[in-house]
Amino acid sequence: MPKTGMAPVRRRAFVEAAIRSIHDRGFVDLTTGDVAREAGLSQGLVHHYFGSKGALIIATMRHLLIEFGAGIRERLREAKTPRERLSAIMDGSFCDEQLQPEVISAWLTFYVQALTEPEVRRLLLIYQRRLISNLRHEYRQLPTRETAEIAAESTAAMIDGLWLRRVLGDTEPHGESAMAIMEAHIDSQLEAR
Amino acid sequence: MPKTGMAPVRRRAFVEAAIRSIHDRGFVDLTTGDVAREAGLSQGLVHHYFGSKGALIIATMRHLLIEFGAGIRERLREAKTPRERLSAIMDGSFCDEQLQPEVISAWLTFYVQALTEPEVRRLLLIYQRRLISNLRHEYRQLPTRETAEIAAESTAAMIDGLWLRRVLGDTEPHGESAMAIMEAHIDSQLEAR
DNA sequence: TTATATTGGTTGGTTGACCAATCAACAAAA
DNA sequence: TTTTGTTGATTGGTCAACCAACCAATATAA
Repeated sequence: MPKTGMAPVRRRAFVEAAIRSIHDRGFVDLTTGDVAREAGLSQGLVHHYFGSKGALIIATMRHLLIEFGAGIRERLREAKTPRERLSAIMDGSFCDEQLQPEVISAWLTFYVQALTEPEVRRLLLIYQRRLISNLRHEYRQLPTRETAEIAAESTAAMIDGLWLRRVLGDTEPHGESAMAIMEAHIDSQLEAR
Repeated sequence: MPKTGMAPVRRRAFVEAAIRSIHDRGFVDLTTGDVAREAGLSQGLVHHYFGSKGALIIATMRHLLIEFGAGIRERLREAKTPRERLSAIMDGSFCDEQLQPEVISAWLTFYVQALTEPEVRRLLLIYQRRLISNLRHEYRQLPTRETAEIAAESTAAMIDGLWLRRVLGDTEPHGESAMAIMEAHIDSQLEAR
C-alpha cells in the first residue's frame, strides 16, 4: 500500500473530509478524530501531514478559495462583453458546487474564524477585494467612478446576502431564483442614467 | 451583597458578558470560565442560572433577537408612509448598536450555530420571516405580488450582505454608506414600472 | 540474484491540558 | 432560622499533540 507520492492525495482527502465533517458535526465540536474517520485514515496522519489542527483548517479554507476562484476565472474566460462577464461572476457564485450544503457550511465557518484568526481574515479579505475589483471593472461603463463603485458594492453585498439567506432557508438552495434576482439588479444598475 | 431578585440582573450580566467574550475569545474556544470572568462572577453561577453552557448561548441569541426586534419596532412606530417604514427598517438594521463589533461577532456565531442547533435555527428563521414579511408589506404598492416579493427578497439580501461584508471590512463599520446604498436600492425598486 | 539499508507512509496508544458540570460549604438578607 | 445567592474546589471526560513501532517499497551492496 505505501507508495511514494501520497502527500498530495492524503492532504486533499483530509481537506475534503474536513469540509464534510464541519457540515455534519459542526465546527465547534470538530475533532481531528472525526476528520480522520471521515477520511478513512488514522488520526495520527492529520498531524503528520498538517502539523496541527489549525493548519488543516487553514488548508481547508485555502482550498475553498482556490476552487471558488477557479470557477469564476473559468467562466470569465468564455465571456466577451462586460455584461457577459457580470453574468459569469453570478454564475460562478451560485453554481451547484458552491451551493452544496457542505460547502456553504464551510464558508460560513470560514467567516466566523476570520473574526479571531488573522490568517483566515487575510485570506478572506483577498477574496472580497478581488470580487469587488472584478465587479468595479465590469461596471466601468457607468458615468462616474462613484456610481461604478456603488454598483460593485451593492452587487457584492447582494451576492453574499442571497448566499447567506440560503444557508438557513427552508427551501433547499437552488441557484436559479438567486440568479434571477441578481440579473435584475445588474440590469437596473446598468440602466440607471 | 446577596439580595433577593438577583436572577434577572445576573442573567443579563452573563448574557452581555457572553457577547463580549464571543467577540474577543471566539466562540470555538469559549468557556464558561471566560464568561464568568468577563462578568466578574463565579464560574459556578453560570450553571446555577442557566443550567448549561448551551442554555446560556440560546439565551444570548434570544437577547440579540429581542434587542434587534425592539429597535425596528420602535422606529416603525414613528414612521407614517410605507417609504418611511422601509427607511425605518434600514435604520434599525444599521444603527450603531447593531454595528458594534461585539454584536456583529455574536450574530455571525448565531448563524453558524443555526446550522447544527435546531433551536437556534428556529429562532433565526423567525427573524428572517418577520423581516421579509415586513418588507413585502411595505412594498405592497408595487404592481404585482411577484415584484413585491422580489423587491422584499433582494432588499433583505442586501441588508444581510452589507452587514456581512462589514464583518471583516478594513473600514471600521459606520452605517452611513450602507444606508445610502440601501436607500438607493429601495428607490430603484419603487421606481421600476 | 539475494540480502540489507533506507525511505515514505501509517498506526494506535499515551499524555498532559482543559473544560462542563457538580457539589459542599458559606454568607447575607429576610 | 430559613431562604437566597454565591463561591471555588473537584470530578469525569475529552481532545490535540506526540511518539514508538511497524510495514511496504525501493535502492544499494554483496
